[in-house]
Amino acid sequence: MKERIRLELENALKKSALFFAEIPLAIEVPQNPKHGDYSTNYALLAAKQQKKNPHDVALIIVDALNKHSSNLFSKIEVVKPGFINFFIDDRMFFSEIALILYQKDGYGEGDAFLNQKILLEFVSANPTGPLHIGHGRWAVLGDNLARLLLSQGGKVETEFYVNNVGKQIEMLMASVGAAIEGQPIPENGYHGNYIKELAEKAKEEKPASLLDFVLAEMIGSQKQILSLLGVDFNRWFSEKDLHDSGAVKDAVAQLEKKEATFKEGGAVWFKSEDYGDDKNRVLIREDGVPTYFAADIAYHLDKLNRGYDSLINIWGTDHHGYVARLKAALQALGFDQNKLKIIIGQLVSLYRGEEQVRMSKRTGDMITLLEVVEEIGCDATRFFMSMTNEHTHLDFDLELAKQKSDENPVFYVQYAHARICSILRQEDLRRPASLDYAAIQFSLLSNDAEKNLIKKLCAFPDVLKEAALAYEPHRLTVYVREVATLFHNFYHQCRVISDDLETTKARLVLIEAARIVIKNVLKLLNISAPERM
RNA sequence: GGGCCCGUAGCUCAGUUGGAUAGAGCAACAGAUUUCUAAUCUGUUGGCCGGAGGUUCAAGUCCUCUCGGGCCCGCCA
Repeated sequence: MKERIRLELENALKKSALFFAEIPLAIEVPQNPKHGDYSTNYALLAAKQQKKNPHDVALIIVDALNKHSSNLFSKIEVVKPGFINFFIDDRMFFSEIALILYQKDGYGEGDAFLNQKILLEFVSANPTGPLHIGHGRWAVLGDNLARLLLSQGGKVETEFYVNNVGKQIEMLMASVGAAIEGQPIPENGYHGNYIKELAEKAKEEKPASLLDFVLAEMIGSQKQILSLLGVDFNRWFSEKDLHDSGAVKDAVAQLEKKEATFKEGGAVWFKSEDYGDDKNRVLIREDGVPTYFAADIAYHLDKLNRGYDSLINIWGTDHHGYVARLKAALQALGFDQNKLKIIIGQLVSLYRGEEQVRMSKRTGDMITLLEVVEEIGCDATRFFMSMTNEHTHLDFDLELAKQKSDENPVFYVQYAHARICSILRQEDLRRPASLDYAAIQFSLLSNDAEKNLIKKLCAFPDVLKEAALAYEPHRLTVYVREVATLFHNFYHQCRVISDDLETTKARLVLIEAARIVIKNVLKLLNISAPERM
């Protein structure tokens, strides 16, 4: 809808010589419905640049719009400082509702990322302990984002980078080894119960390679938990492979070739300071072993060589200091760092009532992601994790989520869907699928509850596109709650099935449209849309 | 000491990329069902948007300072 307004507006601006490419042409949905269905502040911005009176500029624009107007608007007005408010002709909304029923599952899709090859890497937790709730948050974010970009025509792949090499793996093996021998676990080792369980299992199965066995177990359980959360990766990428294939050494060699390295204290360093980092970083340690950083450069080189248009990484806040050095390395190697977008996800603080639950991997008494999902369910966990943006620390109260599960917002949305399905079941003969949309008297949908719902539904493609461009899936959650609210409101004010056949038909079409939109959003969030509750 | 993120109702969070009168859920209180699902709806109470300056037609949103909270600053990953 915004796009249609933008086109008309652009056309009018060009005709009145007021089109300036450098001024953003923003179409917004005003908070106050009195300010129209949509509005723009363009005249205010243009007036400033042209040093003219904004109100006058707005009048000129509106005049041009009226001269060349299609049937999109029922009214256009200029207000106070210089806003232009658009009132959309009801028929435009009605045809959009018909479009929803026509496009069904595909309604809302756009082309903001058409044919872009995108690699999304997220979670990538060390295989040294169970996943915690923070991982769950980032997993849900990444998974939602993948589907969101897909809905905009992107060719998206998801990947989990497995850090199966390094000192933390040695420590893991030392811990399991000690547990098998019945020895105390090393002080710096991993002390969780899962170590003992792994040791028991290893004793029973007597694997040929303990290392392979332990890693397979750890990674397997991570996969299982993520799958329970509805998150399945396209690829699990092994760090070890990069070492084995020589890709890590090759990456270092490439940096050396660019003269971006130096030797000091027996180690090979990357001159990251020259590329905007605040320190130089070690690539090859004194003992000749490459650092994690070196491997990560190789990993990102590998990604880039696979031909993606853009790489998106979701990292925990504890890795934020790592962004500068990785971008520095890619820059030194001549890659455009803008291809790499790193989203930093903040942590989740878990509470049980007043008491905060720590999430250390090293202690035995932590709450794992698995426990949270088992306690409150996949749908509720996903919904909670999808409600907020990733910049904020999230305080998540398990007791509350569990106790109040009946009043959980996810049920509110699902209930709206189930309610619609229930009505539709009663009216099999007059199901929207068998209706002739052209014959529907949409003008019968004339009260505020109906109009508000219609307008909200029609905003879906815009919401979806904007959420994708901002990489903010949580906007969908905010939106679908609004749809559910407006539907429930409509339900109480308007009876769908009545003796008035024409009104019944029109309302059936409306609720079917609402059902489709709710279902499409829930699908993007990978949350179930039950037909009965 | 330096860096990143955050601070909005009693609690948990939105806030359309700088727009018009700051929103929702929960909690509290008062109501609504002979009617398609009451897991619902309506209303009331609740705000110096941490604080102070600044930028401009316009600031919760941008800049500076400041207070408070989280995370990070390894030849660990």
